[in-house]
Amino acid sequence: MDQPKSRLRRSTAQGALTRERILDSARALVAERGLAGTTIGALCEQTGVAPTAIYWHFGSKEGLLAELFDQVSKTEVEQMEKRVARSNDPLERLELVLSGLRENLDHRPSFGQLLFALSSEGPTLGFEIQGRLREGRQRVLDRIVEHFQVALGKDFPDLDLLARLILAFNHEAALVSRSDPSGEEAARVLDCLRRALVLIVGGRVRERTDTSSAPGGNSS
Amino acid sequence: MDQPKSRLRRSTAQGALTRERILDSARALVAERGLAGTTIGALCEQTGVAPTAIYWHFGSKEGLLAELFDQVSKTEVEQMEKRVARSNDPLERLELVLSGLRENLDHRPSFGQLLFALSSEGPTLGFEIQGRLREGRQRVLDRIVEHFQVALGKDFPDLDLLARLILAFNHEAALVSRSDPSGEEAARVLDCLRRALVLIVGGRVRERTDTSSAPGGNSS
Amino acid sequence: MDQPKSRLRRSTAQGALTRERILDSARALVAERGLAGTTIGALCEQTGVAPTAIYWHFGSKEGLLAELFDQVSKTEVEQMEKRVARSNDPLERLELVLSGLRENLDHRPSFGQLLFALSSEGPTLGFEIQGRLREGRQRVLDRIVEHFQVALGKDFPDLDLLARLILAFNHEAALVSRSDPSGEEAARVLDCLRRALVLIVGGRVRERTDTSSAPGGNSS
Amino acid sequence: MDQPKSRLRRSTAQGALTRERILDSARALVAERGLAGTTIGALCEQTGVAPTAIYWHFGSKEGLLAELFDQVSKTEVEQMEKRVARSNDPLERLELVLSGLRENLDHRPSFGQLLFALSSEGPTLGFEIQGRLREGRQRVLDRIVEHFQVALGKDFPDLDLLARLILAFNHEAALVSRSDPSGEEAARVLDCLRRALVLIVGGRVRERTDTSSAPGGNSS
DNA sequence: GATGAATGAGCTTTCATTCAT
DNA sequence: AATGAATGAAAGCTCATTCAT
Repeated sequence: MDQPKSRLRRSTAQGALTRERILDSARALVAERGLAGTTIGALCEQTGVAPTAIYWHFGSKEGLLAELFDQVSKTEVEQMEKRVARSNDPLERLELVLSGLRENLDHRPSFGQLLFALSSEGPTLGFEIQGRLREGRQRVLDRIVEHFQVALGKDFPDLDLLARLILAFNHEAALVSRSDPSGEEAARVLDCLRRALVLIVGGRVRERTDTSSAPGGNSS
Repeated sequence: MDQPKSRLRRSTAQGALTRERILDSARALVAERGLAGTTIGALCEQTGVAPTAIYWHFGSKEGLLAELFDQVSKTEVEQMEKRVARSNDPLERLELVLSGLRENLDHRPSFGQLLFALSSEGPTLGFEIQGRLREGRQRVLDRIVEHFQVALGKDFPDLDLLARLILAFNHEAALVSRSDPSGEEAARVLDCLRRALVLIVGGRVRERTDTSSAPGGNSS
Repeated sequence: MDQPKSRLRRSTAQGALTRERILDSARALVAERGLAGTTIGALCEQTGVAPTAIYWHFGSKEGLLAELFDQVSKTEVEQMEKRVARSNDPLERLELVLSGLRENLDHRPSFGQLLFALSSEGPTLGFEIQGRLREGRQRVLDRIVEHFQVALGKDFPDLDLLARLILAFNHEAALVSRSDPSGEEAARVLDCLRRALVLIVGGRVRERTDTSSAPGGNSS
Repeated sequence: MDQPKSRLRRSTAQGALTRERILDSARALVAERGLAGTTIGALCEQTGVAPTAIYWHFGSKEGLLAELFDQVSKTEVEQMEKRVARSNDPLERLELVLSGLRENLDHRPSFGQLLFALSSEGPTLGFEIQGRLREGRQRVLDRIVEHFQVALGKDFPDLDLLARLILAFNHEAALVSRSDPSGEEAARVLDCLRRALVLIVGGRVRERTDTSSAPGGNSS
């Protein structure tokens, strides 16, 4: 059912493959060089297709970027959701989110790098795509907050701050990974994010658990 | 004394003035549109000089950017130094740093915006300028740490984290100000930085002052 | 009788239909935007068929245009013939030709618009089609002269001039209708043609009828 | 005074020369191939300059065309004015206008060819240039009418028709000269214009002069 | 100390066309 | 009878840069 039955399907299957190859190259290039650096020509060199093939599939450079962003942001959210669902413990969930971010960074191009490129160079883009971008970004922020609400309780204070912290450090990691493609510096940045989160959330959790039940609060 | 004696003098004086005008325009443009958006043509439009004038003064676009970065980072560090020297109290100094950052953001183009542009688009630049950039960045990080050391004590934990936090949020503020030039969203971001710092440093300071009671506040 | 017997029949019938749809769209587009403006892509948008369908039917863009010109010029000449046959009176026939031209212009795309597009942009086309074009044009000119000969007598002077006048004003009408698609300006141009013809022919006819008195008006 | 005094002028003088060379090539190309056929690349081939030189001088292809139209329409009106001023006799003036049109056609690209190209392909151009085009065209029409008013009297009937006749035949001449660059066919078209004008104006003048003074009305 | 003129590389995009199915 | 996928050529244009003055 899923595999192509007739000859007719072969060409379309091949087309979908090319499409995917273009998107993959675009993902890598955007992460590496940013939006402006991701030229149609560079894409063609990497994929081996003619410029017009890209236009056949995506209509325009913006169309390609929009598609890329949609695709990536969707899979990103889904993956994070699955990952978080593995545990029910608040602090464990937090760790899962953090290790997810790091893992994401490992098989780059990470979602953070993409988001960073689109956010920083977004203003050079057209009107429509900017709207989509803003939406996507807000969705991501909302999800982060939601996860924390589930993990730490609905009335946990400064959840917006935590979300912003994550976003900012993710962007920072993407930024430094531009000049250090090895990812070492980016890993250090993400480690700082972890420590900052632990410091902030840890303190709060200790305070809250002091009153409600038995605390696991031993000084580091 | 004020009036030029010879034609030669006047032209040099006028030359320095043009130079300054170009740098000023560049600063504004880089903050607003980034490195790629700061085209020689746009610079000429704003300053009213011919493209060749820019090349006479700076040799190349990279030369201009390097000069810009050096100039800005120097004055920035100096200003911050003066500002911090106004007080000797640790927490007051922290507040001074924070209000300095915010003020900096108010009369944009801020140092943060510049640093952001240069950091994120640096990799598209030549080899030499990247080195200078890295150096400059490290210098900034070091200074922040120094300030905190003076303010909070040499063995205050996680000072590197604080510096990274400041840098990351400054970058984030610059990033969001691209798509929201009013600066409102950027202000919100910086406010988050303040809250995060207070949460982290506040907790620590409380811990420390609980045991050591009197802070090291002796007048210089 | 009306329903297709076999699949083969249906597809051929359907094919002819598609062919006609493409030609119709082409006619409208050529009149509106000219030959260069009539892109295969635009044609596909209007008809809903794939580009390759056009190539299947006509081989190339030129093939399509040639076919279009042949089709249109044939029906045009036929229609004009029928129209003129309605009367035997010379001046009435002249009026019939004129009103025919105007009516033609009303349900655009008119023959004149097509002829104009093909004539003005013909030189950009291939060798073969240019010959066909020239032939077709000459045929049209000859027919006009024939009609006038029948209407005004074989030795009526300046018949070539009248034909050229008609052609020129038809082209002019097509030209102005490009920048004024409402057709108002084109109508004004055609009105000028009418007046010019009346002035020229009218004077002559008066002269001639003065001497020969009775016109050759016998019913067929 | 008119020749360059200093070295400084040389480069600008050379620039003006290049500018003129580009305009000349453009004039020829537009007449020969139309607006769309006048590509920047073709212009560069003919003039030997790089594409950017054209952009330096005219800003855009449209800018070049606008300049071309302005330049040509100005010199055209001036020349016609001088030519008509040579005589005071109405019919002689008419002949001067006609011979002027023909001469114009001889050292092509003629004004008529340019006007034709711009009129027929104008709609593909930008908004601003279309307005300028309309103005220029109206100016030409007004001038023709003016000349006729001076030549034939203010209340001579159907002057608008005469102007339209001239315009239409000029366009027609331009049109046919596309597929017959030798200009023979175009000359024939212009000859028709002459005959048509004589027929129309001649008849009227005879009528009018019959009542006022001695006619020169001998049958051709 | 600065201008006018010009260049070359590269960008996004469009068009007619073709191959495989 | 027609589609999906892809191509090559060329278009208009921008950018950083340079040469002559």
